[in-house]
Amino acid sequence: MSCEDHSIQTLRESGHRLTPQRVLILSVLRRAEGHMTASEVRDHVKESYPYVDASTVYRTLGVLKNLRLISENNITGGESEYEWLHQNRHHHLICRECGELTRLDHRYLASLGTEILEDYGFKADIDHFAIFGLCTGCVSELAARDSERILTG
Amino acid sequence: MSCEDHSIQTLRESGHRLTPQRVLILSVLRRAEGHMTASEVRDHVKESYPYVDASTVYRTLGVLKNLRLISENNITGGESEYEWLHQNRHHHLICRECGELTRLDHRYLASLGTEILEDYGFKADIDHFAIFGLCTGCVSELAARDSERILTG
DNA sequence: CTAGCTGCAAAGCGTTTGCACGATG
DNA sequence: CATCGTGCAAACGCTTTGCAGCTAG
Repeated sequence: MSCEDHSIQTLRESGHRLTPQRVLILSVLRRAEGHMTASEVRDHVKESYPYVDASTVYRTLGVLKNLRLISENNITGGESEYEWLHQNRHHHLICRECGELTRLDHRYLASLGTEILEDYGFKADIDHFAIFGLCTGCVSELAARDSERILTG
Repeated sequence: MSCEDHSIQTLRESGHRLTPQRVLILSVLRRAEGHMTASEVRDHVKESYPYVDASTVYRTLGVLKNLRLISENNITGGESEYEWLHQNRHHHLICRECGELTRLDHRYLASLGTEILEDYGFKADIDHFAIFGLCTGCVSELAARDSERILTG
């Protein structure tokens, strides 16, 4: 059974109907590597199905999110980003200075979920974390800028 | 030196001016336990300073965030939430079913930051994580609902 | 003094909602 | 054929921006 079949089955079993729009949105997200915003999803779907409405995209993304077939995260405060939940989960390190995005293997967070479950009985969704910070380049750049400021100021 | 003094000093040193609005917004966030939305901040500030504008609040929150005196997170996709960055850091477990909020001690994530720094040279901001999932109550409730569905359906 | 900050008002933008039509199972 | 999903359009709500006047340093 392919991943796509799995999603379709999940959709069906949960009592949702299978519409062309939903299938397309599913496959767009599946083929995508990494995140997509709602409008990006919409643009891709439009290529093969020109009359999809933004509201349909949002409604579908909501359904898929509730079924935990995709993840949503809103890191910028602007557009939310959606991503297919793969088998080989991973997370992201995002540099808040230059925006560089580094993939972080799931093993860094694997134990966290079980610890929290044991101690709090809380079943954490460790599907896709976005961890902010400073990348190597920006750390040294900022350090250089600071020492310059002290010398000249 | 009190925490408040520290913030004011940081503000000054970074070349920002000290206006009554900024001082008030700072102290509101400092006294608050936990998160506040921008409009909540505004309401509190208005009590002692009735003519603050929302735009001023947003601009100030932006400044404080850049100086890393407060954290911003947008978990709902709706209003962003802002929080004073304490010394004793902590994180939150948020139930995606009932919204229950549990405080998670920083030690669960303390090692993560150093691991990432060692392996990637990435200086992660492990200031305030929001971890979603299901609380104990909702886990069992959902399990009950599922078995019912299988029996009746 | 003068760069930076504020209030005001209006626009911006992602997202949601009401409704009638259409499609799915 | 009953229900659920869709497109359309309009509304919504948080946030941002342009601008003229004010103020901290």
